[in-house]
Amino acid sequence: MAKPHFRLAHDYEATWERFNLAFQLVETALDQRLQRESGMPHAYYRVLAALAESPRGALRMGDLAGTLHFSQSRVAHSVTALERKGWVVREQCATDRRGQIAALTEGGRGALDRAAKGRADELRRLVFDRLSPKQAARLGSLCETLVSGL
Amino acid sequence: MAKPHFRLAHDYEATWERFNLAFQLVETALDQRLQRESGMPHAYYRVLAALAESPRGALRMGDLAGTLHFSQSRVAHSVTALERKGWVVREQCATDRRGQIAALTEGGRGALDRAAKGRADELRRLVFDRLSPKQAARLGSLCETLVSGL
DNA sequence: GAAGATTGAGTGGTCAATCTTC
DNA sequence: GAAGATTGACCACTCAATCTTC
Repeated sequence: MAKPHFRLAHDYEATWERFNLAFQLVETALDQRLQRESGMPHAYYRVLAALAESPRGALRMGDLAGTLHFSQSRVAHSVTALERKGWVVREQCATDRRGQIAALTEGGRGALDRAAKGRADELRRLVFDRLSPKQAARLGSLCETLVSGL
Repeated sequence: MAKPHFRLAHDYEATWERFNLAFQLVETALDQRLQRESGMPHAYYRVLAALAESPRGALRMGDLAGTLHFSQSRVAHSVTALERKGWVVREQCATDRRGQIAALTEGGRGALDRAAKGRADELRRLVFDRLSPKQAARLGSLCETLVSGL
């Protein structure tokens, strides 16, 4: 006789609940701090950071979407907003006329640098100061398991 | 000489990145499935579930906010939307005339029950089928550590 | 026709201001 | 004045439709 499986086991439910809450607490704190100090949500910080970490400080829209796991339209909207702030510019792709490239500006690099400390502070305060290095590693490895195979 | 601490250690950055991604993947899947099958986002499912788990199928706005860790205004907006769907009704609180109570309707209970299976399926598929019971427990305990002390 | 990207409408959320009752 | 709750403006994201180039 198979179990009904309409609901999750109670402790699994609690586990997901905690996961949800933990993420939400940190993400909310990051959003508030970055919004207050730098006028950007955490998602936009990640866009700037992704560009900064790429060789030319520039990425094609699709690649940006891929590395951040954003939808194409989300990237398009984000870049539009960041362009309005003067932190990013769109450029034509040389090899494919369909392609658009988002490039970090000087101002964008500055904004990213100014935002970085507050973000790191929050992450330490809410996550990595509360976990031993071993626990942090374990958390990373568990999430890696969940993510691997996308 | 103290370390600069403007950025996070590289492996901590990667850990948070994975945590973020893992959560986002699951939450997106839950949202899509619930939206498609039941016309509600996962956040609204949680509201209905919180009401259903309470003694009378009803909670004061503030308590609802507390258990879900939502802001007051988020609760107000959510309940308005759920009321429009006919899944919840507002009632006056008897003991405090400032108080408002959100009460689950019959229709709301039905919607919750119909949504529950798809949600449980997704959570199993993306989380609990990919983790051993021991791993799931470890994840829960790590998140508990992050959450405790709010 | 498929791939890269944008657009606009609709929705869920935040924040600050407000209203009422304690 | 503080607490409970709502409101409205604004913002980020989703989804479906569209446009252009491969």
